[in-house]
Amino acid sequence: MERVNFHLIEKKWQNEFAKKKLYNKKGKKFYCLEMFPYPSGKIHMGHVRNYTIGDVIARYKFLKGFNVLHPMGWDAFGLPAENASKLNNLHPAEWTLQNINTMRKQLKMLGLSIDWDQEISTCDENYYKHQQELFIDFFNNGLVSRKETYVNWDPIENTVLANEQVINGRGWRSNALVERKKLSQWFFNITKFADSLLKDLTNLDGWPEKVKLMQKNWIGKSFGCEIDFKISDTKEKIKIFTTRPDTIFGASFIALSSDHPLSKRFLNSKSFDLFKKETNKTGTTEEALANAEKIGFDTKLFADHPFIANKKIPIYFANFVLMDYGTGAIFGCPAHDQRDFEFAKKYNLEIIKVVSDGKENDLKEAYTGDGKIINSSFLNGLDIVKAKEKIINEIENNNFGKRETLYRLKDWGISRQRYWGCPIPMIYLEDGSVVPVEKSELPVLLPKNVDLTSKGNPLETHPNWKKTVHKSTGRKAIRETDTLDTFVDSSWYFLRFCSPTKKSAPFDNDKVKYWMPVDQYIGGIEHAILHLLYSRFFTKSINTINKNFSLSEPFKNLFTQGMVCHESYKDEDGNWLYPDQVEKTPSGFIKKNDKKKVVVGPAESMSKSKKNTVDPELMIKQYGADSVRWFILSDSPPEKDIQWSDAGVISSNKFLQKIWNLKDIIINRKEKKINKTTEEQFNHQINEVISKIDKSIDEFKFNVSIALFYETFNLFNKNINEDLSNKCLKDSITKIIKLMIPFTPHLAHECLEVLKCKTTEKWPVIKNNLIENVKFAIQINGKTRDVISVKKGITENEIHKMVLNNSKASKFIDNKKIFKTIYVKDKIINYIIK
RNA sequence: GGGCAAGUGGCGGAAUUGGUAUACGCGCUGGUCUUAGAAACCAGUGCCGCAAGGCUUAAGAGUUCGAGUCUCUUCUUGCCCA
Repeated sequence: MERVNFHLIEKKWQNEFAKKKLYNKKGKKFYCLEMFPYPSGKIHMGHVRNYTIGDVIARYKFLKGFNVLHPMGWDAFGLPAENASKLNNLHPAEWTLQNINTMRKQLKMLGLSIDWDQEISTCDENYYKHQQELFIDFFNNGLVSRKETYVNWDPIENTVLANEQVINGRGWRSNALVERKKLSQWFFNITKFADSLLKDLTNLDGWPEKVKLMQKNWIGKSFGCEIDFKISDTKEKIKIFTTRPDTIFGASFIALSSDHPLSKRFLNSKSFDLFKKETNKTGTTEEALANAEKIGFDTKLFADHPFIANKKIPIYFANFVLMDYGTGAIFGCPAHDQRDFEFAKKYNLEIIKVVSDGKENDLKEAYTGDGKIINSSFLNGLDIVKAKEKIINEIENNNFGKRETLYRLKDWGISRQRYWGCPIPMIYLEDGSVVPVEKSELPVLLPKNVDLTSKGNPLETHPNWKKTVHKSTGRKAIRETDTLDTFVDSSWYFLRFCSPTKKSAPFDNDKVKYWMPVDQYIGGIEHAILHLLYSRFFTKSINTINKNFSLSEPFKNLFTQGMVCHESYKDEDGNWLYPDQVEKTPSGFIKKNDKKKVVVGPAESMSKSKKNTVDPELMIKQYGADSVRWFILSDSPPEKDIQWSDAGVISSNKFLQKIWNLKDIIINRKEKKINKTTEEQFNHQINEVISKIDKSIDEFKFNVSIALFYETFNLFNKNINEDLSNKCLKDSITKIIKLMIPFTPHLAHECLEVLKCKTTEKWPVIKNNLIENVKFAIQINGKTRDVISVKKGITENEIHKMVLNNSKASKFIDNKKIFKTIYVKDKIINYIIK
């Protein structure tokens, strides 16, 4: 048998793929998009999985007659380029470009059906120019604001850190103690869309429930009300927010954020200063607040309870209240909130039960469950929902406060003190006003000569970049030196792909109208919240400011694939080892070079730090791209994690070789005399398997599709020496190999060429009305006793005769009485006997 | 602590959505070929049993003619939020 030269045919067909695109001018449009990669250096197995899944869908839809857009680009701005630049003395632009070139070459090696003419890169000025334009449009439409907020400040790096860059209170790189610092930052007003971002989730039928739920929780809509508490013996009021106004009769203290305006009164207090410093050490995540020891500062002030005459409750500052949630003030009801409970215990405050937990004894922890309201005057006896309604009405009638909806979602901070990002197109005039750069001046280009070795923001420290003039007035101005969060870059790239070379605007309205929304978006679950939420926000924002744009959601269908995992290996000294440094022996794993024992860890997501990675390019060189694609699709359902295994790729490679051989066996087969029934039966089986494969691709069950290909191969093997015509076998194998195009495009096209197939751009026709035999189960008392093959549509009577005459099941019936018969057409008959 | 998934052979996993449990692959065992190995091919492979047959989808209960699938309880694992 001739061995297939994978590399030869892959090269040959990749040249063809570059010429032929997936456009069917007459077909319905289908926009297939995978999340574009960050050009980190080389592709990894996660990319291979992501882009192979996308390629199967794109090719499948094309073969089914759709007009398919399948583009690729680069999420090319970001911090790693700056870090690499410091290490290698290579400009971020150059480093990025090199990586893009490497990764493009590697992606092409996979035989993806990408239209490379549509390629974009976010660090390209032709891309970020339009992003600056969008920013200015957003600014002019009130979607951008500038606010002072607390940020994680790294005093050594002189920069702001994202929450995930703070590890145990220290900077991830400098290891410096991170400080909370108030900075003026740019924000996208995503909270303006909080309600529509939440509401429209219900229309996203093509999204996984899991992702929708995560977004829903992230937006975190909650109902409640604001209540004014009068500071005793003054006319001042403290506005608090609560989601549990029903527990107001259990209020035993007021807690304020240390940033609350009332704190101004304590500016000269040393003890308050100490308290505030201590508070700043507590993180700002909800988790940190819940777990931190509750500390307070007693103001010695009291507030009047709005519903209990003469009741005065103490006012504290507390470390678990944040200024940027609600009003920065709460009332504490220790009996029914765990944080309040801990606080009350510590400072000996009253704990008044106002929701009955059905028990008499004192609370050991806060009771947050359901129950009837008690100890609450006119609310007594109501359940929580009714009590809320009643108390809010009462509060509004008395002008103590008002009904309020609150979101957990905060505005999106987009300022980064970084070089390698899109410059924010704003300038500061000498009179203190802040205005956008005029559109005719765009793009605001990043300077090429930049010193990345010094501390702080390179654009800030650049000798002259920030000095500019306001075009229309000629006044001196200073540029904004912050750049945009890279999540901005990826929030509209799917629109740019519709018209990637458009010069005059971010996108062509007509092209967007045609291609959008993305019909199938594919990517990792790690982007379930931020990237997808930001992209939805951009779409909604553009929708409100562009009259020619009418789209409320960008991604019609979303698929989130699982991770690629591998065992990890350590030598006896605890050093991580790459998989190719170890070998398997009957007695366990050993190190290749010194034969020493290796400790094997569980299969985990591939990561450079654990060295449990496998290089896709190496695998492609060793086994061919088709084998790698085949394996990564075969072993697990795409939405679940997959464990990479060398044995798996090897066996994929062997199977593809067998398909190659089978085609030759059929071509060279000596003609046999034909048995019509055998041939008909074979045709039915092939037709059935085609229909099953088609269905499994449609349902994203590629591992099932591949199992069906194996089954089909076994079917051919069994029938090759039967009385079938060569034409029948050849037609059948041609159909099956056509079905393989989405999975193994190189091999499939090569085989089809040898088979002289002229319709390689058409999916085989599935005949659904062929008469088929079905396997029919015969049960006695619910237990399957026999399975017989019968014609589809057989009647109960016919079955009954067959059972009594010649089925293995008949002896179980014997001469016992049949009480009842359950008959399900084409499936089962169940005899109930005694 | 709350929410959502999930638990099927030695392993990855199928199961037309309540109707043949263990498809398909890996691994393993035996055989053919080969000087030997590799490759290839053939046969076998959930458990007990010589067989007839019985048992089996984390554990237990329930609904049903019939449960991997539905309901409840318990246990375990994963993810998200805290």
